[in-house]
Amino acid sequence: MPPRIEDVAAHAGVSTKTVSRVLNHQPNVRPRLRVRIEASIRALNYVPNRSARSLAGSRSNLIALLYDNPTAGSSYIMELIVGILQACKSTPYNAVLHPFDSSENLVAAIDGFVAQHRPDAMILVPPHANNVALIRRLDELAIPYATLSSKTRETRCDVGFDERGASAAIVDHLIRLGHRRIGHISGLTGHGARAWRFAGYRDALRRAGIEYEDELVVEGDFMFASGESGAAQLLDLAEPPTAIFAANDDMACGVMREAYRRGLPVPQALSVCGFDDTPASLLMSPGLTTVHQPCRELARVAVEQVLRAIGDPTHNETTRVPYEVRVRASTAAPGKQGKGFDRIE
Amino acid sequence: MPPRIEDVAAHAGVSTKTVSRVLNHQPNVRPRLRVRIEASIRALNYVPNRSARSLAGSRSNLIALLYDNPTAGSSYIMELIVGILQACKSTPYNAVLHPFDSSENLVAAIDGFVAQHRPDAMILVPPHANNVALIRRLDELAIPYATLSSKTRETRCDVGFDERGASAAIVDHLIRLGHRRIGHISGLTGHGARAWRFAGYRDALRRAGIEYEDELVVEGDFMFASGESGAAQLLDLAEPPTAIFAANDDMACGVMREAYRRGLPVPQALSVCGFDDTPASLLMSPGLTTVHQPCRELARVAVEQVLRAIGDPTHNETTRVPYEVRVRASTAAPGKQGKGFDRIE
DNA sequence: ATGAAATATACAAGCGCTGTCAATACGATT
DNA sequence: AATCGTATTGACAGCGCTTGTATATTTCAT
Repeated sequence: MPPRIEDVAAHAGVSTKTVSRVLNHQPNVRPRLRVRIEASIRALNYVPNRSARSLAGSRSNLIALLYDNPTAGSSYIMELIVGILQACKSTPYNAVLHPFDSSENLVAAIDGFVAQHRPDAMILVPPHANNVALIRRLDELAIPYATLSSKTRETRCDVGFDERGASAAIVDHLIRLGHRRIGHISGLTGHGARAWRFAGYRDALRRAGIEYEDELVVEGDFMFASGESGAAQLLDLAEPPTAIFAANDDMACGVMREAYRRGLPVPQALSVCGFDDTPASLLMSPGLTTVHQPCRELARVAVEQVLRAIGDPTHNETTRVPYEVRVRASTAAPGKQGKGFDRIE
Repeated sequence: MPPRIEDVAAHAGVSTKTVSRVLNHQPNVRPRLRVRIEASIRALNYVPNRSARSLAGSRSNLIALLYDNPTAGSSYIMELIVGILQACKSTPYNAVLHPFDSSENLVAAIDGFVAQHRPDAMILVPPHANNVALIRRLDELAIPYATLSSKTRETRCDVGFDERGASAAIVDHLIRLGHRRIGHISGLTGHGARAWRFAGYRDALRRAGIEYEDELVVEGDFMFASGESGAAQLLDLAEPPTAIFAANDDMACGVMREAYRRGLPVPQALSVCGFDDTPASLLMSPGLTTVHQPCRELARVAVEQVLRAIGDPTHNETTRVPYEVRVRASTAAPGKQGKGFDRIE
């Protein structure tokens, strides 16, 4: 049986309450006593029991992560999870993961989840970060939360990065290389990312004095297959683009596949860039030029924000973390049209 | 305030004890009453409070997942997590994730973790699944566990798949295509996967009557970079291989990068295959031939096994789930040596 | 009807901790 | 040295649930 707080109290010759004060970093314990009790804690290798703690106290020391059940191996969520777990390590908090099937009624499900776990705070990932009804409910329940890259104004704490600026920056990169006809494959409707990244694309064109053309933009859904078909559509144009900017890396990989299928060497015949800097972007050949989405940093800041919000219920802040354009080998100046290679799959 | 068991009892007009019996699926409740109480539970949207439950009862309804803190975006762990969470959904159990830094003293840390969470069972992922000291400690603590792809005999429940057979199968595939000189880049020492996959490679060669050559095998560490350097080493051989089997997909991607750098088209000039079927293997161009490691299925079975072990402490079983060779476009018959394309990065 | 078994209730205790509030110690003032 | 005010410590109840004992009620077979 692991030691209980009572054992520590006996060992140190004090009351359990005093030990509890030390454990919870509460004031009114004389420094020398505190040190002595801390020594007893270490001596007995004592760790408080979470269940007892959260039952007795009003808090659970749990931060819930709400996300959409990922069908594919979504490295985005993975990175967030890793980041959140890491950030929690230096706090008394623990993370509890809650994947929601999009099919569920979120607002109803959330009540059950809260009754069961009593999380002290929540972190919401898109698309749930955009769910206004959900956010309202959390406000009602007085549960602090932070959203990640939310597109709604209803949210209290949001952490994200300047997706529009990042998008413009990577399109700028293409323009500086000399591209004038740049295709875009957009993201899934409903995500803020879709609109922001598209807006950034237009910003960059406008700044460069390049006229926007509707035919150069096709709808995608963030999945590989939509990158393939989108690229096919763009490359079939009478005057095809010399570069394609896909709104995420998976679709950019789809573009590369379509180029490969057609025997168009990347980047000689077609420059390709993505967005997110998923692990795959590094594994591709050529390496994919993309925007590094700082997932772990986002997670870290999100934890920091909800911690602050737990302490101060009025806390309300929008945080932006820095992004970075990662130029790799999938983009180059246009017109270096090589001889290509055999059409193969 | 969420409803308590008392509220449910009042609503159904029974005692709390009876409600408790229903919640815990205990006998001695007449079917009709049980139905009525279940109706009340739904009506009030009642969910028992985990903390109270685990404090009062002897169990926590928690299954802990112990894994190594992934540095890169390890899709393996991600898939396991998703699988475990999914499997838990249909049970009263919840998963708690515990990434260990390999630097920590596992056996000491585990005591603290157990004191804190009181998990009812654990699932161990390599390399921790191979940690005999850890396994012994769990046996002492009488905590049921299942290991994933463990290489030690000390473990009680292990779930994995026939890695040696799978490895042989994919090398067979290369041999059937006509390859005779097949390179291998091995995995990281310490993982069972390294030895099994290497053994499978040798099995396939032996069965085909191809003599094993030391120079065709180079050490890798499961990382992209070691795939690149391993491929470089193999391709610099006086008589280079016509196909390379890397012990995992990341390294296979490294091989493709090196081939790309040298202007060797895959699969025309070099066939490449990997192992694991990570998301990236599908995104590559050409798509990577690989062995599908059934992560979610492994996770599902692991949960099933620990659940059984919770019920029966003597439970002791080794389970194997089926794998599948996924032939994609990175492998072809040798000698179709195309003209290649320009040496580019 | 009658008794035995199966069901249900009431009540108390307790899981390990924290909150409240009362008790004590301390230090500074007179 | 007595007094007061504050800083520190402790006693005890109770968080929401499960478990156990003792008792009451129902059901079914005879």
